[in-house]
Amino acid sequence: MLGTVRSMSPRDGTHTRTTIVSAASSLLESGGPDAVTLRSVGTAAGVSRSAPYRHFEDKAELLAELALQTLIDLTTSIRNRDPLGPGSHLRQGCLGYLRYARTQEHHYQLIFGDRPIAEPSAALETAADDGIQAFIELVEQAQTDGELAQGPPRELATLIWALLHGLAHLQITGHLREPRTPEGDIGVDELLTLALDTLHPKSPA
Amino acid sequence: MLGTVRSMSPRDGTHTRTTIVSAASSLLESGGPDAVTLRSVGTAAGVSRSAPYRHFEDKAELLAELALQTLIDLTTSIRNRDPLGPGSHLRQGCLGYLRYARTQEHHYQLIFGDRPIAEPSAALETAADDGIQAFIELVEQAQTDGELAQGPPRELATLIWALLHGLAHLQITGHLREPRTPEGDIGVDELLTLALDTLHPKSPA
DNA sequence: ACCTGAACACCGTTCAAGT
DNA sequence: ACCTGAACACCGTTCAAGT
Repeated sequence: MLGTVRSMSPRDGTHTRTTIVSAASSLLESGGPDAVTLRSVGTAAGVSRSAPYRHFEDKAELLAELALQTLIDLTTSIRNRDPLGPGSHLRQGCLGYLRYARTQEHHYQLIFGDRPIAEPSAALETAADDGIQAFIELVEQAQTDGELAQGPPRELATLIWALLHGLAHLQITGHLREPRTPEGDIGVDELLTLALDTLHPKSPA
Repeated sequence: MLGTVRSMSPRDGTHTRTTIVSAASSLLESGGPDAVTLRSVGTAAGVSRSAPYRHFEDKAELLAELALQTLIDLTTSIRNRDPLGPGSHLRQGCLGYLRYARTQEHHYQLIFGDRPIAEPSAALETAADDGIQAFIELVEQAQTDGELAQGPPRELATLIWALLHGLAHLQITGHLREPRTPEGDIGVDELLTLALDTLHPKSPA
């Protein structure tokens, strides 16, 4: 994610910080959460193991910054739909979300994992609000197109978010092994199709 | 959860094991995952800190047993509906699930948390199958009663499970703070109501 | 068979000391 | 200002030794 940076000028204060976050990001996705220790991050960033403390209060703050970037990327994956691609905007946005969670599962788990992410900073809340906003836009568009029943857009967006999160998270944590689908990847997308069909006003049952 | 056991006869081999799991359970819900160390579990169970290794391969196996019990309790909370209570069986089952997750959030997180639960033992898979079975029963009943559209029961049950898990998990991880509902507890139940109304064949919109 | 206490490797974090 | 290396407290795990 981080381009090679050659200038190591002493005045470049933010450079080391960026390098540390980038190193943590690489370690997280390649080796899982256990691989992200401050020692390994320091080594991967080319500094000592206590150098991160010059840039972050503690490990939680480093992870919070990584979570913030992840949340922004995740929101982008909702909006990045192919205008010529198959399916409605709603469907494309949902598939983008599911694909991101599936592809960057350790990053996804960082946002929604075991323990709440550090202090909910203002930046993190803003990013979360933008994420729900992306879903609201999908809902309003779908309602305009007659693809979704009427109802309060914010609450419907939250429901769709919850459904997608549930599907993605159950898959990541290995609770969705259906006996009939050996490849676990396809099952979730098919379940989404079923959900959207069921939600369709003129139910095709 | 564990009744007071007085007999400490040397031949009672399973007693110490039960005591250890019970101690871990208490520590988990009262102090969160960080409070569950083998040292604290040993102390709370009245044995040394390495005694747990006489009964479990490692910490993961201990937690797997705790997760198994939790999964069984969670499934019971789906089926334990008040026959005279308000709302349909489907609604009551869903509310029971959400309430369990809200009440025993650290146990709930143990099942669905960061890292997959140890090796998926046969007992754990059986318990998971029974959980999805409880949802299937709710779906089939709801379809019989005309409360839910027709469709493959197993897949619809999985969708409902995913929706409930998404709601419960977003709430537990603090991602569901809606500005309009100061008390976070009510919001999720209201979202469920909206979801069930939207899924209703004769949509009351 | 079951338990104990010391020991080992590892981690997050702190701090006096360097440039 | 930024970094370093040693140190501290803690954890999971192992093991020789006890009963």
